[in-house]
Amino acid sequence: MAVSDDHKLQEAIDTLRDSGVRITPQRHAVLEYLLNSMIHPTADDIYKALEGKFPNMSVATVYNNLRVLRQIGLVRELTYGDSSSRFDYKSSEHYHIICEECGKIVDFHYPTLDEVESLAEQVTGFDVSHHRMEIYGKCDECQQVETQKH
Amino acid sequence: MAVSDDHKLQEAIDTLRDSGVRITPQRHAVLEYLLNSMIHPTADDIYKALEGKFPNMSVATVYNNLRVLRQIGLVRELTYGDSSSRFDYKSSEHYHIICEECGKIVDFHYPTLDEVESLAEQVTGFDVSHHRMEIYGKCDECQQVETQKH
DNA sequence: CTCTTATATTATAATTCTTATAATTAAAGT
DNA sequence: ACTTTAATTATAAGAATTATAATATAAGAG
Repeated sequence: MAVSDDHKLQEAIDTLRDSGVRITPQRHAVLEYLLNSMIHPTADDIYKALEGKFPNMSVATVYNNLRVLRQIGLVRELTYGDSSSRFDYKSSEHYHIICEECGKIVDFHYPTLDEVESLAEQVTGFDVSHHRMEIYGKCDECQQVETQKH
Repeated sequence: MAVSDDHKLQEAIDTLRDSGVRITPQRHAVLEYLLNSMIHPTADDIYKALEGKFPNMSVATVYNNLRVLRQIGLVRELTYGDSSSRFDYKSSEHYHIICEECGKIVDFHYPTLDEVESLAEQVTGFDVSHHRMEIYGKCDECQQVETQKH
């Protein structure tokens, strides 16, 4: 693990401790996995990835911990129509672009759309907390596969 | 029903017919309900709303029809973490702002974020098809309830 | 270091949303 | 009115997530 990642993990653990949340080995592992994961895993992904290390861990534990991490603000939950939610460590603000063919999720850095939020506040009278935006399309690989077929 | 809504319904039915989709009473009712609904209903909302008119209708019929309407492009599916999907008749392009307290969804008109899409294409190499954006916050009513408590 | 207590985990069952299956019914063109 | 093909119904199955109750354990107090 890179030093910076190690530092991020320590930072996250401090955040947990400050919130009065206990640092259990399972919770630590879920957090660490999310931090190092580039694939925006589902709860089941995490469960499967950790079952070697924690053979007796329950799926409920994964869900419980993801809920705690989300409530603390360390983790973001991404939901889609068909399948299960995906979870994303909130390292820095970014948006996602998602391949409709293979489901791959790629980070896409773009300035935060603050203007949309403030306009929405004015027009609707809501007290805005945040927004989500996702872009959908076909990734490079899937485009090439498509081309080869013809 | 307003004349314009009636016209929209006729237009939608024509679209169905052109796609070779049969106009059954149940399908007609689901479509009409969505067109007149301002609440972005769930499949179950629609099922409950129509069970007076169609006592023998199956939930599967609602889901089947929603899928068909979505595939044709008449209806948009909105998914969230916890609960069930919501469905929205695609009358005109708009975004949604969602109350995190009571779940209310309000339409929010804003110019389409084409720029984000084209930049995403350049940066990621994706062939972009569309995007979604939602704004979250607390609606006016829920803010007032909050104020009264203190 | 040990004790205590509240919290977390486990195993399991229950729930909820959605889809699959097979038999029956009905839309729409001929 | 007939025929064909798609839609509906009733039911069951499936998958994702949450609830429950018993057990285990993190972390602070003494």
